[in-house]
Amino acid sequence: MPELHDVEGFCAIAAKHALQQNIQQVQVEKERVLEGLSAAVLGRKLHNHTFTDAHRHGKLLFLRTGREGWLFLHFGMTGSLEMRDKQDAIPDHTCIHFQFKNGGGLCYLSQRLLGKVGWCDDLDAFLAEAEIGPDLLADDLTGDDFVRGLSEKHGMLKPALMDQSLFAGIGNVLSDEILFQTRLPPDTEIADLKENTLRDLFGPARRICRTLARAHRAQRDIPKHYLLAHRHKDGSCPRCHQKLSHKKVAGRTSYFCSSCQSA
DNA sequence: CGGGCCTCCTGGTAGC
DNA sequence: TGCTACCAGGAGGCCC
Repeated sequence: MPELHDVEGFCAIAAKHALQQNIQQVQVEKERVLEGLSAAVLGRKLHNHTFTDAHRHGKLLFLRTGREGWLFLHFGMTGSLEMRDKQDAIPDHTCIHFQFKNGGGLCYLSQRLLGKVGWCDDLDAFLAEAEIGPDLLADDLTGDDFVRGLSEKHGMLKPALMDQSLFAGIGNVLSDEILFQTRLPPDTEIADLKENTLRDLFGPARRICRTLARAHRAQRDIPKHYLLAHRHKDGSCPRCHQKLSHKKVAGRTSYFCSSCQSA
């Protein structure tokens, strides 16, 4: 689930419900998801503190704690973030439960345990160390940056779009959507594209991310004319209604319309 | 260098 | 019904 737009939704949940709440207890149900610190240390860092800011960068969510640092949450393939009301039970697959003084709580879920939760003192240093590039929706990211980044890569376009060190936030689903809306086949080689074609990806890519991020933030449905709304076996192209094709590209199942997306 | 394949995990589902 | 194989929206490592 968690690509840029999904994490934007989690970020909205955290921003709306979890900020300024006194953290009474941190229950770590699955210590495996912790990276670089123990449950005890995490508990000590957060006990009696509050989250003061929620920030998304690519597929990562950062929750600031006072001036002392940031908790980072990576969701892997199946992670999510849910608020728990006072009277509610802790949901299945909860790995970490941040329990607030008011009785409610914030739950980090990861069914397949492929996500990671950890701590960093400096957000920018952390991103640099992890070699995570600028967020695709960053205000200061330009079309020139985008074209330069992609044209320095070799091979297929799809894995380049998904390369978090280039631009952060695009995963398998978003890359399929971008390719669909720009009518490029999923196995397109970067070398076969003109610079203008690369440039023409920038606007749609950002628009798609922004639209889906807004939808997730507001818990609205995704637009019906998006591939994403039809992206499954048996799904049909929302443009020409032909049955969608799928094949492995760069190791990931890619959905596309063989009629609308042709070289 | 890129691409293919495997791995970390769990669980839902298609097929027998 | 029960079993198995396979697949899933991430990402890193290894080999060719």
